[in-house]
Amino acid sequence: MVQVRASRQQDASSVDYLVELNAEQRRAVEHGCADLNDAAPLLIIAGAGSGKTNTLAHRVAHLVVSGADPRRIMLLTFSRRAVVEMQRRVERIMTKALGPNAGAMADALAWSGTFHAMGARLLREYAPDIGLEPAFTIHDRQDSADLMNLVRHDLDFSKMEKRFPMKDTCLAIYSRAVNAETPLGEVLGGVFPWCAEWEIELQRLFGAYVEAKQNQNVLDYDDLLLYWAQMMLVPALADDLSDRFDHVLIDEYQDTNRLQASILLNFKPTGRGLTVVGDDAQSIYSFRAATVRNILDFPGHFTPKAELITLEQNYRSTQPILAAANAVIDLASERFTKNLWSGRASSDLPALVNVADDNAQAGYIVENILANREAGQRLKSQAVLFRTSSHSATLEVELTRRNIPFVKFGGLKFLEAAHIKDVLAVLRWAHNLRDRVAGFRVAQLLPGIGPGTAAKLLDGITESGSAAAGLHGFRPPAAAAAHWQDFVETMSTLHLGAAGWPSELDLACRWYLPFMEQRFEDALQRQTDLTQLAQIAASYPTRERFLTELTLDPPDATSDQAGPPLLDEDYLILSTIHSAKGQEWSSVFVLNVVDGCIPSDLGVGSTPEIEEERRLLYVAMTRAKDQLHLMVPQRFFTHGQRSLGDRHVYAQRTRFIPNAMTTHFQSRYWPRAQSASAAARSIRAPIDMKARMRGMWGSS
DNA sequence: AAGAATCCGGTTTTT
DNA sequence: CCGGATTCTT
Repeated sequence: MVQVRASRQQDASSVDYLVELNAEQRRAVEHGCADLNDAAPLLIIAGAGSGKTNTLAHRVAHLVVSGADPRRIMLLTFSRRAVVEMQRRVERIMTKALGPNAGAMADALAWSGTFHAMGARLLREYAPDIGLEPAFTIHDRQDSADLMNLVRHDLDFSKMEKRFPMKDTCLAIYSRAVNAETPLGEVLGGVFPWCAEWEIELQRLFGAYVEAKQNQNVLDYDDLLLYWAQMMLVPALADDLSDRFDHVLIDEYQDTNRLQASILLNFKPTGRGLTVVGDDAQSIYSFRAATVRNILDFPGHFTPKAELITLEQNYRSTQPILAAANAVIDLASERFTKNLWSGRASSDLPALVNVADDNAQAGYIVENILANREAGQRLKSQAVLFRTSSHSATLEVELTRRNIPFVKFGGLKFLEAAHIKDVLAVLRWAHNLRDRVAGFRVAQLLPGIGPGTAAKLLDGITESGSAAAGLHGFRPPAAAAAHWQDFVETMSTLHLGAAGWPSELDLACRWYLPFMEQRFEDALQRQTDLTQLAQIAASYPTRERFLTELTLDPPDATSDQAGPPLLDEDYLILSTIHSAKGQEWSSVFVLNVVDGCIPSDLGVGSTPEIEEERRLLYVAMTRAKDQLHLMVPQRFFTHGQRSLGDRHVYAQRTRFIPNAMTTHFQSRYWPRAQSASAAARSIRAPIDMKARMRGMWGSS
């Protein structure tokens, strides 16, 4: 770190690492490097597979090689995974230019991460300046919803004559208003019309929610952005921060929201040293209030306008795959980027695969994946993508049965399991005894303590001022007496941090274990999860870092055979389309490319929603390098119905691939029949006309 | 006031 | 089918 500046002036002309770039990429990389103090704002529109990550990594590396101080560069990405990938590449490129001490330079790129993670770091640092206590804890979405629920209860909204919106809905409305910087009334009218009648109550609820957060010294995800944005409205703080960073680069800009744009524009109002990268055709996070306007309006915010560079050559996919993807996005009602082109010729068209149902879909995929592996493709270079996490259930069963290892991204997470949340709540409460959500959860772990007693205990702690006194002074009900002493001692030790990190986690687990065994049938399985949590904990230097970074960058993969040891082995990728952003695989299978799944039947209300679903399909298709299989089951089971589980719906191929477009695909039917007549039968016979008629009305 | 039993309703994507 | 809310029992 100390030596960062020393090795700098390696001459930037020996830049052979730039020769592999095409002209546009190179222009993007070299933009502003001639005079580092006066780099005009830059917008890079980077189509799918156009080497976006590579270009951005080269730009960062080139900035540093040209003399920029890596400690004064902020790199904002969309996910933790993207950060890691970016750092890996930057280091590799810099090694070419600077030799072995490039590692230190790459490490000095400390300010890289998601908006939320960088927000959390800045807020801790600037906490004294903005009246925040630095020991704040961060609530994930579940915790936030729980707090919202407590407040909702306190205000007696839970027992209205007419049903008040549920906690998750309340939180979603709140979050929307904050992230879109939109007044409540407008949010209700536009996105949550069925809750519009509750505007007055919601307004009160949110006021109380904010107050509760402040009293408890907790921040939710939105606060990490909101406080940062507010900070940037204070000129002294904005100047201070702006002076600290010469270059700010933002990836996936099409998926940022208004609040994030506000932060940016007040952070770097002149746009000097600002680079944003994105592709409006891949905007798929509007449910999180992301708006494509950010990227479209970016150039006009500055005078002179931001420089615009467009990357249109796709290096990823074969030409036929790209042609099919282009055809899909061509039908979008509104578009700003041009079609991509690829130099990768192939005679192999992407496949539209007709199968009978879910089981056949799984069968086809397993067969093809195994065949690909026989042909030399590693499992890791193949992926199965889907709109909704639950869509892969049948496939997961089949993969397990056939002993094919896989890792799943998206959907339910490790951290959301009850026992993990319990242990984390213990640590979080110890860290911040005012955190009511954590305390409420922990206290109720003790037999004999329910919501009523827990609330009294928490009130006692709040009133007594001293946390330890509140805990010691409390007289537990008889039923909890047996565990009380141990409980108080454990919490006190943890609160004082006497045990040290990470042995504090062991202490928490040891205390928790008996309750877990009592509560859960499968305690043994859950115990391995706790062991894994301990392993993760060991890689963080402090309790605070552990708690913060775990909620901001949760491990996002789940698999049947957990964790780290898997890293060296070969495994198949299962992922939601959303989580697949920015990734690529040699072979890609997309599940349920039918109306009702893509587009999801939930989001077909408005045109913008449908357009987003179209882009979602586009994103899925453009992940493929060599092989693309779009699965079209003729019927699929509707999710978890109350009746006997045989409820299914007859599906149509997605509306995003109309008949005229099928020339871009080869049609396949599976299973392939033994003979021609059998083939005909296997296509026709399963169509149960009567059931189909009944299916038209949604029943079987 | 806790904990078990029962009923009801909603159901995607994620920092 | 699952989680949350309500009701019943102790």
